[in-house]
Amino acid sequence: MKESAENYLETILLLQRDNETVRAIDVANALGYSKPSVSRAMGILKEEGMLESEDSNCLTLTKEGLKKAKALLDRHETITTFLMMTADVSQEIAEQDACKMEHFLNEKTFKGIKKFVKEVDEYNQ
Amino acid sequence: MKESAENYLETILLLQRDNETVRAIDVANALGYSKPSVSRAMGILKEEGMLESEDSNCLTLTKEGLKKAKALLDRHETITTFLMMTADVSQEIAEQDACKMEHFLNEKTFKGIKKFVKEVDEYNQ
DNA sequence: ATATGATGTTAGCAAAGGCTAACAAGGGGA
DNA sequence: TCCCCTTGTTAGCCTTTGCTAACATCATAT
Repeated sequence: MKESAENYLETILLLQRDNETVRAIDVANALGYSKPSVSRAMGILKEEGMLESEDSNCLTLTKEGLKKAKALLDRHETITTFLMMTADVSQEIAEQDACKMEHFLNEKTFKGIKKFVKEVDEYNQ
Repeated sequence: MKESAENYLETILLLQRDNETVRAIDVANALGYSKPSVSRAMGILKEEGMLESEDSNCLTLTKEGLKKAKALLDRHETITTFLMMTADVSQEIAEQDACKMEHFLNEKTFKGIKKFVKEVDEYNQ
């Protein structure tokens, strides 16, 4: 799965949490992209079996899409926390960097980061 | 400067350290790219004032190119060490991830990482 | 009933950055 | 001398992923 597709997927999950319905235009507004860019991306996510839209314009993640999106969001949040902890940067900066890292970081590196964060959290309790 | 251009620059510096001359073909072999890809990239680096080739095929970094390449290598090495320290991954995996991170990581994040590495090193002495 | 605004889609452009095919140029061996 | 190997370059293709222009739909307000 391509990096941009992963970002769209993650955005849909985030929108789904705060709204009962998610439309392409909401994704476009959230990401600051044009409608055609989102329209094409949604088509690709549907082809990949990550997304459905029963009626006309309401986007729903498939089981697989939801699983993937949750994994990405977990990566995003873990990496953000990790960067704030170690590099002592603001959440905003940490999120920007995490948003790139989450797409390519080796699974072993991610697991190591997750363990690191967990241990520091436990130590601080 | 684009990410790929940065990678080419860094590769040239690494080759320059171990060889008295660096040619386009050496860069192609080091990166596993085709000759035309390297040829175009070298043209761009020359346009950007990062690279010169006096005679015919011997590549030399300009003052600015050298400065940039050294900064990238510093990022590369610092991030690699950082990932090995925190995520406890092999040098090979750390390098792969660092090679991507070095191109977009916020300057503040990088400085924070550098400070973190320095402090852990000092503590371990 | 019609016009307007919001939403979605289609067509096609652009930049980045990989690739192959094909050609140019120089150096060394037969 | 001539041919071949290495190296470099040019032309042009492909994918990814953004964009605008333009059109289709539909709902709502007048």
